[in-house]
Amino acid sequence: MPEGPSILILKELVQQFKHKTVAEATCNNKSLDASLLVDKRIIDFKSWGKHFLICFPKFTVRIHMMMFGTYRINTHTAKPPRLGLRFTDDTELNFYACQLQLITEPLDKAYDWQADIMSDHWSSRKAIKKMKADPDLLVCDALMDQHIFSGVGNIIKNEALFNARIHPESLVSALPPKKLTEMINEAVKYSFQFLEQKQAGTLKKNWKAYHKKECPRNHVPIIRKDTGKSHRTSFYCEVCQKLYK
DNA sequence: GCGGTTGTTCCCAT
DNA sequence: CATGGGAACAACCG
Repeated sequence: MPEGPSILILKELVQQFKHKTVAEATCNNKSLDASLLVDKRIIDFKSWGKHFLICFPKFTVRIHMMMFGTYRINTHTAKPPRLGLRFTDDTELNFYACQLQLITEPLDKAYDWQADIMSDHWSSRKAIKKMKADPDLLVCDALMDQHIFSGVGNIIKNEALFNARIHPESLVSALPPKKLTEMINEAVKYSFQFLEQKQAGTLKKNWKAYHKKECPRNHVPIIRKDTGKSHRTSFYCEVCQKLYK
């Protein structure tokens, strides 16, 4: 479910609930007092990377799908939802296996919109500045850092590095400036391709490195390795992805 | 039944 | 105190 593009799809699908008033709200754990939402009107839906935001006049509900989060629109599953919303016109919106958080401060204070890779406010310059602050930073960790590349997940990381021909264990500080820019551009580009391919139902079939057996460029085996401080699996080609160190 | 996973946070040992 | 490992959580697939 997660990674930024999937959250944009969710945002699109729930537009029908914008401006609707919550008639009934339930939460199946203690993370949120659902009664706060009753009789409140949804004024907007926003997102920041993997965060999905339901905006009410005086507060925002943050939903993070983590690995396994799901949702149902105008239907529900047998299990009670983590967050269930029923509206005054009897439509419903349900979220499962997600993390909830109430945000009461202004959103502009809570979020750096320039860090959201799929936002109109995305700033490559700022990302470069953040990365250069750590001389030991590996590219695989940089791309997974939500403060730098909010919305990038393990799929986008691996596909972007493959497309940019950069080995995941390369040092950010060892990349020539042009190469660093290329990496960022590939991450942005693939994020939007991810969105289109997911909507078309062709996401998996277009993967070039992620969970692949061999490199589509030269047919040597794709390496699968636990990489970086983030210890997330990288899939890469040792032959065509250069190690900068 | 088990292992793996599009993610993150927290606890504890070092 | 910074770092890192492991656990915890959660759901589905093969």
